Amino acid sequence: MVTIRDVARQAGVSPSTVSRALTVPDKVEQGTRERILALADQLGYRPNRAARGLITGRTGNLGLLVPDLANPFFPGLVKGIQARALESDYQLFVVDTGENAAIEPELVRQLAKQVDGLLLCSPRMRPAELREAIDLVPTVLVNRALPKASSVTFRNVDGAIALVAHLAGLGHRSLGFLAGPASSWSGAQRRRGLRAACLQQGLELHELGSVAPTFDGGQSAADEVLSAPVTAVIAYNDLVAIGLGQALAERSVDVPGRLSIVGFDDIPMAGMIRPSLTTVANPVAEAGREAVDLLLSQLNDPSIGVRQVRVPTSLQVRGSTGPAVARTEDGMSS
Amino acid sequence: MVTIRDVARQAGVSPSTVSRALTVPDKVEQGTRERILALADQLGYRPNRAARGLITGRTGNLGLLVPDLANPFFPGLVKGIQARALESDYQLFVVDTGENAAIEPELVRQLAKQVDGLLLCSPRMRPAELREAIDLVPTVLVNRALPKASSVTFRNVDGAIALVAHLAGLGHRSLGFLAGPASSWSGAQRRRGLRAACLQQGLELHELGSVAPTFDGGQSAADEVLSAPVTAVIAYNDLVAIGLGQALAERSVDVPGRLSIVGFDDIPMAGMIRPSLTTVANPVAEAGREAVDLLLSQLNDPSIGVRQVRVPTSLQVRGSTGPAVARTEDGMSS
DNA sequence: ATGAAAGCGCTAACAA
DNA sequence: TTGTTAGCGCTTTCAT
Repeated sequence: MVTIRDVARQAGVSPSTVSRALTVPDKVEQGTRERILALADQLGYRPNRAARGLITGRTGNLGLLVPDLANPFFPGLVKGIQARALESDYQLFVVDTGENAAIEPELVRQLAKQVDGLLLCSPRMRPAELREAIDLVPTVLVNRALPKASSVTFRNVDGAIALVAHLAGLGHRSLGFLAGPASSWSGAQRRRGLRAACLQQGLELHELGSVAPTFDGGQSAADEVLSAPVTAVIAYNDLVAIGLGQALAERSVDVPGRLSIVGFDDIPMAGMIRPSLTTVANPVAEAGREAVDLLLSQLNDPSIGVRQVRVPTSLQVRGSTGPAVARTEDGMSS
Repeated sequence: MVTIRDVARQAGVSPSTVSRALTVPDKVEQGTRERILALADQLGYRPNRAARGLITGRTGNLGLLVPDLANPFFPGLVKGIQARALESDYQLFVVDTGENAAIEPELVRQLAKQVDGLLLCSPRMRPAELREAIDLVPTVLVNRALPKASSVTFRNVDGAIALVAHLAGLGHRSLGFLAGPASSWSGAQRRRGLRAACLQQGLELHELGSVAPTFDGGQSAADEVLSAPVTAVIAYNDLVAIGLGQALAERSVDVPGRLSIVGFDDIPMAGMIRPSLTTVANPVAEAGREAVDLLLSQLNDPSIGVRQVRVPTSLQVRGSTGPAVARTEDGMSS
């Protein structure tokens, strides 16, 4: 292992000068600096970040907590975060909590010591716990908000409104909301939006579920959905929507003829299946980058304070044969 | 921040004793030890791993390189790895290379300094580069093998053989292999297995592609596949298979009537679509755990040496209406 | 069984 | 502009 002293000796300068050449180049004479840098490169010198961190108090690491990487909603988010972090020369600790809210606080505590900042994606823990976590280390919440905490969230309410407007336009008068986990913050947001929109547009909204936010969760709701007096179902997310669609197909229920299904998230699979799924698209990669930017700017200038970024969503209308297709009086189809 | 000195002072002992109580408990008198441990816990003391690493030379971190988290093959693998790493009190740096083979060596070099060991999942870099990477830091390859390097791989050849046997049993006589990227190690393995099996069973094998290992890649191959004299196509992986199936459906091609499609990997989506996909299942989570175990055992006992673990695959036959269904003379269906 | 002292690799005062 | 010194938090000889 080549240390700063090796470089210093060979360059005929003191370790401090090497250190300066690397971290504050302007404080070193050009000639010296160039010599040092060239030598460091040639020797394959890499600063020991742990040692550096010991004295600067900065680790150069960020932590990322995510409920479930196998949930297609998250990889895009993680990729955005990861890419931006790397650009800024931060390494990323990733922890998959396995949707286990109970262990989140402990995992945060473990991570906190080794990172400069934390990104909590869709954390499931309770507000009080979340607050504690945030006080431990600079944190940005993603897909969840909390008073006086920095966050990047999606405009779920707007998305819900757009969805209802779309369904209303297709002639639907009675909608179902197939809810996900009660602890889901975004789920609550979506419900709020749906309620408001239905009220305003004079539509009925029936609450169904709740189910697990998975394909299986959606499948398991088939009977409940079928027995509800609705012509369209808004699922908690795309995975649930797809699971439900699948279960209905197995029962030979005509989708969207008898029942329309729409979702949230616009996971890649939504465009791969047939019929493809109308859904509210969350720009996850963008949100991820945004979150890192926010976190880093807070690290560089702690006086910035709390900031809550809300990323716009967009309605993704798919497939003229897709689930969201018309059930108007005259049988027209979008 | 509470340090080891704080604990020591309050416990009325020296920092060394606290250190010992934490790392080599047997070397501290029981009473003292219990007092120290209780106090440390009460004060919320957490050892600074960077400081510890500075002297022990161990960071307590592992690094994980993965080509693309959005590829459904990988999340399961990462989850398995992550879970096992955490169990053993290792934190995990995750780097998504974005399928960019060119940057892999540099990313490895960056990671190498900060980890005790590295897990390279499906690395795309060339063997020579891979060799260099391995010499930098203890490494376990996953889904790729290299002479004299530890690895955990899937029995792709066996999988390919099982697939061919299955298709032959359904009456197929001429198969197509829709190849993925030429740089893919597992792709080469699969091709090898297919060739051998077809030769042995007296089937024709037509090589098609290659295409990107994605849904789009599969879609783009529709015309080429249709013009080939085959009744079944074995896709590079499930994503390609699904993309192809989708494109054929849009052309109103009867799948599996006119053409059967099968894949590799058994990604979750394979069981979610209709018709569902017959495929070779790779137990990714298990492989991930296996890889971590292997890496850690090598870290703990460097004399162990290279070990190449080969995880068995299993044929996942799906859906009597699925792609892999019979094209026998009498029209029977499995 | 415990403490004192040294030092891991690095940076940040302080001198020069 | 550069070198010297001290010390980040921890572990590990070496004494006791």
